[in-house]
Amino acid sequence: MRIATFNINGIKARHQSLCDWLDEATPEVVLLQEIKSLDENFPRELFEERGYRVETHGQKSFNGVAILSRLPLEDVARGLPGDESDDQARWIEATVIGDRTAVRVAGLYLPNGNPAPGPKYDYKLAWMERMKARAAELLELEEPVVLGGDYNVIPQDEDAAKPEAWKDDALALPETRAAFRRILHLGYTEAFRARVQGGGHYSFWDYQGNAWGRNNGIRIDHLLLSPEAADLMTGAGIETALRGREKPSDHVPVWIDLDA
DNA sequence: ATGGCTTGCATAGCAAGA
Repeated sequence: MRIATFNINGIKARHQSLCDWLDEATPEVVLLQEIKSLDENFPRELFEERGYRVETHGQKSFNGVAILSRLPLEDVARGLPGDESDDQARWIEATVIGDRTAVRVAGLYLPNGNPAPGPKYDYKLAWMERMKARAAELLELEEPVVLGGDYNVIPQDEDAAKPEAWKDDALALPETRAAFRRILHLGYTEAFRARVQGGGHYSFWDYQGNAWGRNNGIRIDHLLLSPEAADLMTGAGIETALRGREKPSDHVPVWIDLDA
C-alpha cells in the first residue's frame, strides 16, 4: 500500500497535474493539503472515475485537507480535537482497509506560524500541542497509524539548503523543532529520515527567486509512523521531479510503501 | 530582501503562504 502526502496549493489550479501524477504513480492513498476549496466545489468526480474514494474537509479560499483512497475507507473524522473555536480545516482521519491490515491515517496541514513571535506562532505551537494529544491517543490503539502532511517544520539544519536563512523562521525555530520532537518521542518514526540519511532532500521550493533552479529547498512534508506501521514500511521517497513540471505546486509528494 | 511568485476572491488589488 503506497500512501502519499501532497500539498497541492489549490485543487482548482492543480487538478490536471494531480490527475496526471495519479495516473502514472497510482498510489493507493493520497493525503492532500491546501485544497483551498469548499467541500461542494471539490472536483470529486475526477478522482472517483479513477477508482478513488474521496473524503474532504474544506473551507473557502484557504487551508483544506482531503483523502483519496483506492482502498475502502471507514470511520472518517474531520477536525483536530481540543479547541471548539478553531474553524481552520487542517485535519482529517480515516481508516484504510488494506488487503492484510487496516491503517488509521491522518492527513494534516500544520499552521505556518509566521511571523514569529506573534499570534500566528502562538496558534502554531498550540496546534502542535493539540496534535500531540491526538497522536498519543492514536498510539493507544496499538495499530498501524500514519500521520502524514505538510508539517511546516524543518526538523534539522540538514533539511534546508540554506539553514541560516531559516534560523528565525517559524518553520525552524528551536521551539518549533522541540514541539515536533515531542510528538516523535511519543513513539513515532519519521518515515523518510528512517530510510534515507543526510541532507539534500527537499519537499518544497519557493516560487520566488528561482528556488527550484537553484535547488534552494526545504523538507517540511512528513509521514510519521506508529511502531506497528513502521514495522510494515518497505520503502519511502520524494517525487522531486514534479516540481520541474508545468504549473507545479511549490510542494511535491512524499510517499511510503507499507506491507499492509 | 522592502517576500522579487502563486493562488483565490466580492475579478482588483489584497491576503496568505513559507
